[in-house]
Amino acid sequence: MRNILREKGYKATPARLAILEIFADNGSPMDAEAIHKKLKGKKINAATVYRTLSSLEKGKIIQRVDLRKDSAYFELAGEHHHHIVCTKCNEIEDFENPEIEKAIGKVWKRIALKSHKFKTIGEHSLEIFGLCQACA
Amino acid sequence: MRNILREKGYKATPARLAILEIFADNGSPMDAEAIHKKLKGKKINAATVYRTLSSLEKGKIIQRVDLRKDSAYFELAGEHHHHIVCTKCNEIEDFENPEIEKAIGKVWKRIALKSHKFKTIGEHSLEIFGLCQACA
DNA sequence: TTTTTTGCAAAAGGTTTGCAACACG
DNA sequence: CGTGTTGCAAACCTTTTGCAAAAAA
Repeated sequence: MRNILREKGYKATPARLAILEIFADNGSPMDAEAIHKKLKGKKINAATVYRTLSSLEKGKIIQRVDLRKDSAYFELAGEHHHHIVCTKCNEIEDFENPEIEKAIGKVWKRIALKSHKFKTIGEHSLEIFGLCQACA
Repeated sequence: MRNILREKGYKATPARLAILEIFADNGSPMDAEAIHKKLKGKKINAATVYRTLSSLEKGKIIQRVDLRKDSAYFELAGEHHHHIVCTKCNEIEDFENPEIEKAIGKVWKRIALKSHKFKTIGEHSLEIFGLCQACA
């Protein structure tokens, strides 16, 4: 944990360690509020949470995900997978599917070449929206 | 235009017609601010823009898209396609690719069945992030 | 000690809401 | 005319920022 931070040149502070720990424990994406709640008892300021998320994102330790929500959600970076999101409550489930990845990988270059506006293309995100057991 | 609104039980007001017109003219997704700017001269209040977007979304005339932005972006509903988004500026390009659709369609049911948390799954969204000519 | 990082409070977006006036059907 | 819609202003929510105090390396 400390190493991850040190490698990127970040100081290993209690706030950062605690937030990284929360990400490691909790599989699905979280927003600042959710993280702040899980930090209760550790009296860490909300501004610190936002600043930490911002730093960790810049350092590519966490990444932002797109969930049609009004706040920004993050998850640990690296693991490539996608999400099923409940459009009613906040339930999120991860999924991965090699066939889809393969298909995207296959047409990758073609999409880039075909584009008149874009020069380089990088990561992609895929979300499926639905209703969870409780909300259906 | 009027028909679309009437069909869904909405009154055809100048604000709604103007906003729908903007969506029809403009291919790529827009947020409330962009729309409000394009309405300049028609003195339509920002609150009305937000309320209209919200109504039209509920009526499935427009749909929200996920672009890792801090404001909510919308586009006309129905046309199924995806987006390439510049991570620096706000440039957005639409793209569609039958192969990817086919791959997603193929594993659709499997994903739904495999999920323990979800009951029904619906639309999906796919975004590719990159840098446009100007920002690269 | 030097440089980051944090807390606090204030401010800055983006979006929503109450209410009275207004307009579509 | 009645109900849905708008304008306006205030409120709200999420996120950012300035600055001085605190802590990591």
